[in-house]
Amino acid sequence: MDKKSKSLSKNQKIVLDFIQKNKKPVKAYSILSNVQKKGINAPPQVYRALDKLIEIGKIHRVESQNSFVACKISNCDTPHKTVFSICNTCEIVSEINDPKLFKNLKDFRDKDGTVFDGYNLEFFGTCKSCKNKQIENTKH
Amino acid sequence: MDKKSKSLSKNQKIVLDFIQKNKKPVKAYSILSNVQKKGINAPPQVYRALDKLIEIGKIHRVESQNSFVACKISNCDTPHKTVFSICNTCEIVSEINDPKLFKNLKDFRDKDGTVFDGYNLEFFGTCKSCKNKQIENTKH
DNA sequence: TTGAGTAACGTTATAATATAACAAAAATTT
DNA sequence: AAATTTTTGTTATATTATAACGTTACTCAA
Repeated sequence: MDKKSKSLSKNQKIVLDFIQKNKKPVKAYSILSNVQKKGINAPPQVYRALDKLIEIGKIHRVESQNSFVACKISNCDTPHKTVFSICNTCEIVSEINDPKLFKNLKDFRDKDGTVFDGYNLEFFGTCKSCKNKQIENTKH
Repeated sequence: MDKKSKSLSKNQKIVLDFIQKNKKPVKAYSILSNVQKKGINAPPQVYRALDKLIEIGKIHRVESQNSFVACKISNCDTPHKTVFSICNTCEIVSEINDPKLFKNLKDFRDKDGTVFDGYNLEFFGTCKSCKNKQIENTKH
């Protein structure tokens, strides 16, 4: 039985469930305040669950936001290999699933020939929806 | 006169100088305690200088470490377009300067065709030196 | 099926990272 | 030299994350 199919613990389920319900990434203390009614009382309980969920690839950490988002790539068994696009305006985060880019990243070697176990790539820009709003505003 | 050639303020110089002296990335509060003798007393003074130095591309933020490192790429005028390799063992960070990879990242469009202003890419692995030490240890 | 080992839990306290808000001084622009 | 912008200094506080401890629950091999 591998890590993926091992069932989650109570707190892990509660935390994952809350993260999956949200379209946007959520912050640790926002998770905490939203799951207190389920019996999670203190930060370490949240952070432990987050660590585990990251380890097994169910969620990812958005480094530039200190936030956490559910993995959108089905059958994700590759934690620590993540690509996101992040809107500078609304802060919405999308997980990018681009085989060509993945290949480039997987095959990358540094000058020493070092092979890397993982990577995190975050693209920053303005999402389509925010760009359209900006254009609306210039009209008036 | 563009941003780059504009001269730095007193606190900005002090902070940049300290960061440049260090091979490894440094943390904000480590900067603070090391520059207190130069008259910088409180966190906001450090964080303001950091913000400015990042804005003009003199330093970069290593997101996964909450740390700051001097830009190693000469004539860097592209803040927010960064690629690092990070050793999981010794935490040393190297800025990667790989034209082919830069081109891939610069040319990347998402499904919407959105163009990105910037990116941050962090590769994780074991650096040559740490790998050698591990091999040493297996021998005994 | 039991007991040794591991993983998860709950709790308190505290560490580490970062910003808000305000007034004053310095530099820059017009 | 007045107006504007940038930088400074300061206090307080917000936000993010972990240490440390004892307890409970699960797992799996003897």
